[in-house]
Amino acid sequence: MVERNDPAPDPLTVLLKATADPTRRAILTLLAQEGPARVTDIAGRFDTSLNAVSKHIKVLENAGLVTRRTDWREHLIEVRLETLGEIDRWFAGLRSIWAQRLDALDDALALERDDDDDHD
Amino acid sequence: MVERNDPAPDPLTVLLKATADPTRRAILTLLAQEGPARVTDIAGRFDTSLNAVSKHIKVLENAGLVTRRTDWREHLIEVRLETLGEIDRWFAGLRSIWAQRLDALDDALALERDDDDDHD
DNA sequence: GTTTCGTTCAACCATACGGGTGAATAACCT
DNA sequence: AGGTTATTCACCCGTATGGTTGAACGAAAC
Repeated sequence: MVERNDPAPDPLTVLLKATADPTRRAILTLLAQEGPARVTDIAGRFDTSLNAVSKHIKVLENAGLVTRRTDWREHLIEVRLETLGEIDRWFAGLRSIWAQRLDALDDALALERDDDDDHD
Repeated sequence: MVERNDPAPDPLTVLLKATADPTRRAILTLLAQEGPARVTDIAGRFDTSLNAVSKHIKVLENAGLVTRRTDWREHLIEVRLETLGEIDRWFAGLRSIWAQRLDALDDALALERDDDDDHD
């Protein structure tokens, strides 16, 4: 009874995991530099097998970082950098939470200082 | 000939892998919200074991996302959001590469148009 | 001096991941 | 028809990862 029905990894995790691999990042860079390319052409630029690259591209596709335009057997892979915005947004949220806390701390300190000034 | 002498994982990969786990992101959020905390306190907020949280924190520490101030047995863990800037910078680089390519494309098209105008 | 506390270390387990090889698919080109 | 081309699919393999439990450490408190 394994009961692990977790086929719902949040998109942010999928995205970050996709970018966490050096080869995949290199693929993204290549696509950004040279525009849409076929799977085989991409694979030709790396020392890994075509098969491995195909799998990497599927991961990137699943994360929304690339799209595929299939002109029959030629699959044109295109980068979609907008997707990275999701990560940016998470960072921004985290930083805002952090800033809020610091502001609250500042307020608390200011209040203490006022108190001090008051009855000193 | 696997030639695996040294993993030498680049810092960006370490960083992205560290943020790619939901529990670790939750830990970062918690620290941003409530400030530095002890390992045990952090673990108390999750349904995983203290041990697992300890390991997560080590991963975050190794990535430079948190620092540890050990006051003997109490390890105060503090978030360091500046480290995320490294990821931001990689994104920016990628986007700039992308933009450059589009500019080059634009130029090429403009040149073609000029050519057309010229000898028409 | 024994207990308590906060944390890590050491095994161990199951699953995920990255990579490799070989077969399958499906249209185009002789 | 037979071969080439572009890509995925189906396995197999080694290692990494996240989790668990239990022991160890070392000072502080009793």
